[in-house]
This record gives sequence, C-alpha cells and structure tokens, in this order.
Amino acid sequence: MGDFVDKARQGWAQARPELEVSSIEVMGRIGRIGALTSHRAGRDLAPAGVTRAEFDVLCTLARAGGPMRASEVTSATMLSGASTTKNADRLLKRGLIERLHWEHDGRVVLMKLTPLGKELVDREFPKFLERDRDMLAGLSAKEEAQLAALLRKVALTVEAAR
Amino acid sequence: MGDFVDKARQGWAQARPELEVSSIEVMGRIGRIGALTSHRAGRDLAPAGVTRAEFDVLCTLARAGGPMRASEVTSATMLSGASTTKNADRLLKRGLIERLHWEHDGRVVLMKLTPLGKELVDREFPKFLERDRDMLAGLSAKEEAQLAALLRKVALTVEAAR
DNA sequence: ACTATATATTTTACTAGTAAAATATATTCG
DNA sequence: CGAATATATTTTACTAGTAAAATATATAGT
Repeated sequence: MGDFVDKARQGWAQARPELEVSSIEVMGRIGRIGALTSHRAGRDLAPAGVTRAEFDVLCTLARAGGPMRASEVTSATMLSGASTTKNADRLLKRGLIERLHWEHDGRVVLMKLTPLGKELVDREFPKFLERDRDMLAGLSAKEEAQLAALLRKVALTVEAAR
Repeated sequence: MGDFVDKARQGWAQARPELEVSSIEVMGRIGRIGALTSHRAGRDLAPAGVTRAEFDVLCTLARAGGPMRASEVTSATMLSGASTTKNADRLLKRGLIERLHWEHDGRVVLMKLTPLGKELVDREFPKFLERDRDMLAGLSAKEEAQLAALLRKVALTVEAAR
C-alpha cells in the first residue's frame, strides 16, 4: 500500500521508462504533503473566520512581536504586495490588526496585531501546531530530527535559488 | 545563516517561549519548500503557455498513459471539480487534450492528451525534473533516499488523515 | 416499469490572487 | 535647491479557484 508518489512513480515507469524521475520521491512528496496540510488548515480555520493566508499574516505578526512593514509581511507570506494590501484590509475590517505609519519614512505602512488578533493567534495557533505534530506521530524523535535536518539543507538550496 | 524556519523558530522563542513549536522544523519547511518550488515552476512554465495547474493536469494524463476520468484528474491534482472543468476547457482550446465520452456511463467525461499535449509534456517535464534534482544537489544519494523514506511515512499519515 | 436516490460533471456567482499602472514619499546628483 | 530616479504601497483590471446549484445520467427499491 503506497502513497501518492508511489503511484505516480509507477505511472511514469510504465509511461516513460527512460525518464529518471527519482527526484519526485522527495519533491513530489513535499508538494503533496504541503497541499494536503494547507487545505486541511484552511478547513479547520473556517470557523475562526479567517483564511489560511490571513492566518499566516497574523502568525507572522505574532512572532515578530511588534509592528512589521507591509513589505516584510509580503516576503514572509510569499504572496504579492497586492495580496498583502487586501489581506490587511480584511483583517483591519475584522479588527484583528491595525495599520500604523512610520515616522521615519512616510511610504512605509506598518502592520500590528490588535489584542483581538493576538487572542485569535493564541487560540488557533496551538491547534495548528497540534495538527502538525499529529502528522509526525509515526516518526521517532530521532527520525523527526533527521527529517528536519535534511529538509533544512533542501530549504537552504531552494531559498538560495530564489 | 539559517533558512526561513530557523528565523520563524527564533521569532516564536522570543514571542511565545512556552509554545512547543518544534513540528514547524518539518511541517513549516515542507510548506515553504513546496510554495517556493511551485512558484518557480509556474514562472518557468509561462513561456510554454500553460499554468502550473494545467501542467499538472497534463502530467497526470501523461503518466496515466490513456484516457482518464475527470474525477480522477480532480483527485490527483487536488483541485475542485469546477477547476478541472475549467482547466479542461482551456487545455482543449489550446489543443493539448481532448474530451471523450465513456460508452459504459454517460455521466463520465474522459480526458486524454493529444499528440500536441504529449509533445508539451515530453519537452517540459524533463526540465521540471532537472530543477527538482538541482534542489537536491546538496544531498548525498544516501541522504536523499533517507529523506524520501521519511517523507513517505509522513505522506501516508497525512493522506490517511484525509 | 417507475419513483427516489445517488453519482459525475458543468454552470453560476463569488472570493482570492496577481501583474502592471498609479500614487506617494524618499534619495541622489547636477 | 530641484529634476530625475528609486522605493513602498495601493489601485485597477483581470485570471484562477471554489462552493453550491443545476444538469444529466445511473442505480436501487418496490
């Protein structure tokens, strides 16, 4: 009994036996796991009234600890600047963040969690972490550490490739 | 010099030292690597005139080797059924797939690559694999196999959690 | 056979995301 | 200083994705 990538590999072995597809064993699984967990998080966040992307913004601000430039939020969330503006509008309307202007540069917009936004993160982020931990339940502590270290290497390569 | 998740962990350690966030070492990296590679693939596919999602449909059909139900394409690509219809419309208009009807069940729509669609996959999929291999260049063969095996375990858990 | 129910896909109405243009502010250099 | 250029964000116009309703076909129960 295999996972999605086992089936995909079998398919390619039949359809294009000459192709060296082994890299999908890693990259294909990363894509699949990422998509599944992102969908799942979106579903679980619906009752809280925020989308996956909005929650991502809130968490980014929560771990920054203080005001953050819109452009920093953009690069952390990997969305476009236009999306950051829209997410900020929606979060503002719900009273979860506030917009500030920076005295040293009038072009810059700072975003900051409101107490209500902090509450939402305090309530939802632990659930998010718990779901993530559940997905790793099949691994020993040692395996989890090994996996993290290997992924870190890949992440550094991918981030360097821009 | 750390990756995105190293920075995120530092942030949480400062902002919420009581939270057990170690699972982001794995799940956060999976999400980040997945998003980065997906963006990259989208950019690289633009000259070929297809989106990342459309290419995913074409590859799914290519490795199936023959006609596939629309619903099977939907579950393989993890998009909604409505998206499959739209992707099929666009790919049809470009002459990359054809739609067939199944004699045994009139509700079913079958999708199948045209020779032009096959050509596109034959041309673009190897580039896609090469980019993936480049992202794994920092790993030894043994490490890559280890990483694949660990991810497979996680994938099975995540897919079972459906 | 006939009604009710289930299934596969498409359509509709809407939301979220983006690229490029527009706006506003800052910096540089003659 | 002041014109040209650079930077940060927002607006505009558009594309892609979705949930739910609609459509079409199939299956089950009587």
